[in-house]
Amino acid sequence: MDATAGKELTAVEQMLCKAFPDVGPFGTSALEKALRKLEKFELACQGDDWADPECKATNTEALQYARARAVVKGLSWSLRESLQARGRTGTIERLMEEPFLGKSNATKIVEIFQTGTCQRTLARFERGEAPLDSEGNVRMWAHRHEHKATRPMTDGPAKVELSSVLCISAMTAIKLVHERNIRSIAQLRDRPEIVRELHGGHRLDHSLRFHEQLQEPVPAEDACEMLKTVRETVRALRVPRAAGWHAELVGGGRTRGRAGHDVDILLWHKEEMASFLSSQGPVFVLDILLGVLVEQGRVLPKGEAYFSRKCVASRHDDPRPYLRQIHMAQESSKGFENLQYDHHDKFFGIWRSARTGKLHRIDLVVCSHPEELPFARLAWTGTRTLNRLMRLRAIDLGLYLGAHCFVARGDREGTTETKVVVDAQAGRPPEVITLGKLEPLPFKYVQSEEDILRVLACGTNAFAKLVDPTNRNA
DNA sequence: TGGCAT
DNA sequence: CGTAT
DNA sequence: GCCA
Repeated sequence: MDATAGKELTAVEQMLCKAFPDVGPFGTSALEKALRKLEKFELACQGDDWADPECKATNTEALQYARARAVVKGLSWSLRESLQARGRTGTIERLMEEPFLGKSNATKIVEIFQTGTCQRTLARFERGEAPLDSEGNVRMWAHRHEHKATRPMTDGPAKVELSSVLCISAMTAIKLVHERNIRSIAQLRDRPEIVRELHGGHRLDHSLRFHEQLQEPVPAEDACEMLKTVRETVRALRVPRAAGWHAELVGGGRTRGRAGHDVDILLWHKEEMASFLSSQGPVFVLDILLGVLVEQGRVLPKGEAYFSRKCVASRHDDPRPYLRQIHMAQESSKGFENLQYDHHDKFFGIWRSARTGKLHRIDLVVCSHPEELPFARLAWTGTRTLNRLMRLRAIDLGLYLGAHCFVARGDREGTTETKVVVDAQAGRPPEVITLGKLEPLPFKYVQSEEDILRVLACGTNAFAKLVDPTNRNA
């Protein structure tokens, strides 16, 4: 008996009740790939929200494709069998009963499943043409009403290719295509004066030079070696209770059980924060770790390759900076971009395999406070789409869910109080916590990813399939 | 009809 | 300026 | 484009 019994589930709830295995049992991988391509074309042509500081509009088309792909991954029935038994129309109707699929998406899914492509979108994108909307009109421009329509939907393949280069954002790729007539990485490599104009310096030169290597999947042997080396190195550092540091795979390495083109590693400690105070001010475990890894030749130094480190210097003055940030974001529309990142210390850089000498992207995240571990794990395990769904669910419950904690939004009509059902399982009295505006949910109620999922399910186990990270490939 | 993750 | 799930 |  769950708390939502009797009520219709929202689309987000229906999604979170599903399991999203990497490879499903119903032969949908080609369909999933096509939906992913469509999402990438939309992101490359329109720009992702964060790629454009001027505009915080949602790329709704990309969002539609991401959700459609997640629904397909989570399907508990066979499209092929349904098409045989009920035909095209019957299958479209059945798809429309799934969350987030209306007529447009359901029809598109069936077309792609049957023909391998979609004539009005994917086939046109792949030819470099602008797609057609559901009425058959050419979608020549990204529709962002609040700004001039300066982004043509043409040249998708060129934009996808150029923006796949580390240090080249979607916006830069769009400019390269339309202002400099660059249509491929090969063409960009032939124009050093244009590369120089991009102001990416040696980092861009390096990522252009090693682009192919950086795109290759990281072999399992190397991913294991990266994790092992990071773990052993951090445990040997001269920092407080060094032996208590842990390193684990997050990201695709955790949801798929194998690395993609990068390896994401989360570092955490049961008692220690990500930094400690010395007489000279805060010292970051990540900095000391990077110093050793660079010296050992495993991590490429910042003078040589892409190297991005973000540490929260104010942690010891303001232990919970995100509370202030959430407050700022609520009060003014500015300060919003500060929310796009969490406040765990992190490193985005390049690893050199000791075995093969090949280069691979690596992300290191150091959990900032011990009790935030389940939130850091959940967020950095993802996927991106699942994070968005879980955070949408949190919004429905009046909560903010980030990579640190739950915080009551307190922005509902009438009251600033938020009631959180932390436990409502059979045979027990339900446990309800009342929070004031911007008050975090105490960590004692959320000590694991399972606890977070239970809070999202109003104290029930309705979302328990997602406890297993291999079911999180939404 | 506003909102779409942080 | 570009970067993450 | 889909949902509440």
